[in-house]
Amino acid sequence: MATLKDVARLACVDVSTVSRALNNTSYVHPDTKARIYAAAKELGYHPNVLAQALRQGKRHTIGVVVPRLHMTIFSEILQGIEGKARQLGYYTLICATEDDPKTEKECLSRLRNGFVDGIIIAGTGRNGRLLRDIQASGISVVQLVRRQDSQLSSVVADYKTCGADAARYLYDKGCRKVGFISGSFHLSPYKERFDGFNKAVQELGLQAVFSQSDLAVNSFEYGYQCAQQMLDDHSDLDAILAAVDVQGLGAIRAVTERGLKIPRQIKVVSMTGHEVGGMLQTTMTSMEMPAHRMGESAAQMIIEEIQLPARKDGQIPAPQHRSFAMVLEERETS
Amino acid sequence: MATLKDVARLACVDVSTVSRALNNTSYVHPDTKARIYAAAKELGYHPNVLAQALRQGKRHTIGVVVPRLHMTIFSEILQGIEGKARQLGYYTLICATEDDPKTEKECLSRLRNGFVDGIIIAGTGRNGRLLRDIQASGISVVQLVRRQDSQLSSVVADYKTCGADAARYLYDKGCRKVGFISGSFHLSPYKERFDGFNKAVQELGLQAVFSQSDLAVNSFEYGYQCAQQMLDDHSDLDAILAAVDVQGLGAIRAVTERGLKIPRQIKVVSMTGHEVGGMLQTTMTSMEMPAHRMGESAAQMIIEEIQLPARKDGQIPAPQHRSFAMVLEERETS
DNA sequence: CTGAAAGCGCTTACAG
DNA sequence: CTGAAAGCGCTTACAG
Repeated sequence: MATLKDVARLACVDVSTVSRALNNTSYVHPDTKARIYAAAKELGYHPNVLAQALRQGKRHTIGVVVPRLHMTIFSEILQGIEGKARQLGYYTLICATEDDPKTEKECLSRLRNGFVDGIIIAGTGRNGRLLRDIQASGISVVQLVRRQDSQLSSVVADYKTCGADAARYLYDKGCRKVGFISGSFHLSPYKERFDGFNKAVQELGLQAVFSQSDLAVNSFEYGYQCAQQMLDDHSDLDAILAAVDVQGLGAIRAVTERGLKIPRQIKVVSMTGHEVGGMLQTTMTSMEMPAHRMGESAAQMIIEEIQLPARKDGQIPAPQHRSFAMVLEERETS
Repeated sequence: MATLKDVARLACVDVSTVSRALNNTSYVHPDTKARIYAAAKELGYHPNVLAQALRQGKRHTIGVVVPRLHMTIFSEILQGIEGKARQLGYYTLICATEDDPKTEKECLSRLRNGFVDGIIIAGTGRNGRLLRDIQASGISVVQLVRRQDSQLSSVVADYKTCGADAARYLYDKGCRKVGFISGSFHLSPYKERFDGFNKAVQELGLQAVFSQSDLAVNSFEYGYQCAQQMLDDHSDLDAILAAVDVQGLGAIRAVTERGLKIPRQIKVVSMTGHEVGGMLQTTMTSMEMPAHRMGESAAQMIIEEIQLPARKDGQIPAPQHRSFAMVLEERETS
């Protein structure tokens, strides 16, 4: 790879002049400039971004830490992040933790070592200290989907309203006994949807039933098994609310296997919708999460924070919080 | 962030000694070593990987360029890549091109500027020259899923056999007139599945019908529309073969909307399976692609290539090619 | 308008 | 066993 030096030699000027010409960072005589451009072109010169980064103290890279990608909302969010980041001149590094705190710790430790200017994370909640440390060391941090520390910026959806809206919607549809499939209450999205749902349930006088399983939460099997159990225990169940789409798919499967008719006998609604709900034999009603926009927003937020002049003085900027409304997409399961 | 210099000062030694002690790169007196470790710990020292990379000419980063993530096989492959890369001490950068050659070009141009040691790409096929250039400049390149240049290493699946196997399977199931939904023949997976399918069709004396649409190929709508058209034109169709899962979902939808019974009246099979096929009301038979393993394999292959001693002399190592078998997962749509 | 010099944070021959 | 020096490829005050 050709370097600045090579270009300088060919153009018979100093490297500093080449740098200035190529970056348009101060006036350079047109003739000199032309010579430099010609030389750069001839050599196929591309600046070494690593050296630039080292020199300037900016890496133009953000790290994204999420539990997993396939069949989750995160693959869509990640695309939003990556697109916006690229548009703003940033690279996107990705880590998938499978929600294992140890893996997450390893990822974060590696990322902090000077490779990224900022980290967007949908975390396990088990590395709160480390995250604070990282932020204190000058790397911006934005929480994604899951908010666990109000001192760190965040981009989330309004899960509480989502849970309440879902309950109200089912009530209006005539449901009176709703099964609720969720996940670990350590994680804010599950907790908040539950809270919102419960509050609405009280107000409306709905009956609610719950179920859990030892399986991985964000999975088809989890939804399937929870639905099975609730259907076993409550023959008069008339709706199932699932936290995420894949659980909803599991519930639909469990319900249809019993020969129950959706939506006539029982309705199924997911509370974290992404496109898959619309691709089914019986399309699934869901609270759609504006995943792409949330990703873009997170990228924008963290890059703004990175570029804040205050950072230079080692000051930590005040955390920003952005919350997106989830919107009901009515389909065939309700 | 503390630097080597800070540690050296605190431990009262030269930076070179600190470097040697911390990297275990040559003998350091135990006492000195202890002092250095203590100092590093006290300051919370973490080496700046950027500086290391610049100095050593290794970035320990690979770039991954794919069309898109959500609802495609690529999100699963990417997880395989990322996991294996992390295990081997590498970071993973991601770019989604939406199969737009211009976006792809932009991504590649940025990646080549010294940020990655290697690039894994599922490309549009429109930037072949650039890819060659990149490889010639010392960055390893591995083609993923789509093989378009035999001079570049590749990790793919055996699509030809896949297409043939699918045809034979349907024949054995009693089907005689099969609709085939595919994509652009510029891309090897579509082309090869088609070739394999066609060959088998000839041998078996099957009837085949085809359809196309102006919509984006890798989508539910594409599958839906193609299926509609084929069903309109051929009332005796008894099977539909879709190139990818989301097309298959579209086909299932189109078929059931007409009140046709799956699999009794018509069978539907996807030729690029990932988990979603098993999560349906009527689960979909598919040729499953070992996406996770393919991702791991691609990561392993490129990292081995990066670390090849020959690279140092500017030599380009001989391309490696690895092909994975797709295996039939029989489910309920057939 | 442009060159010479310092420095970003490391590593690694070269001495001793 | 450890220090001093050079250098990875850039940028940016500082002169002139």
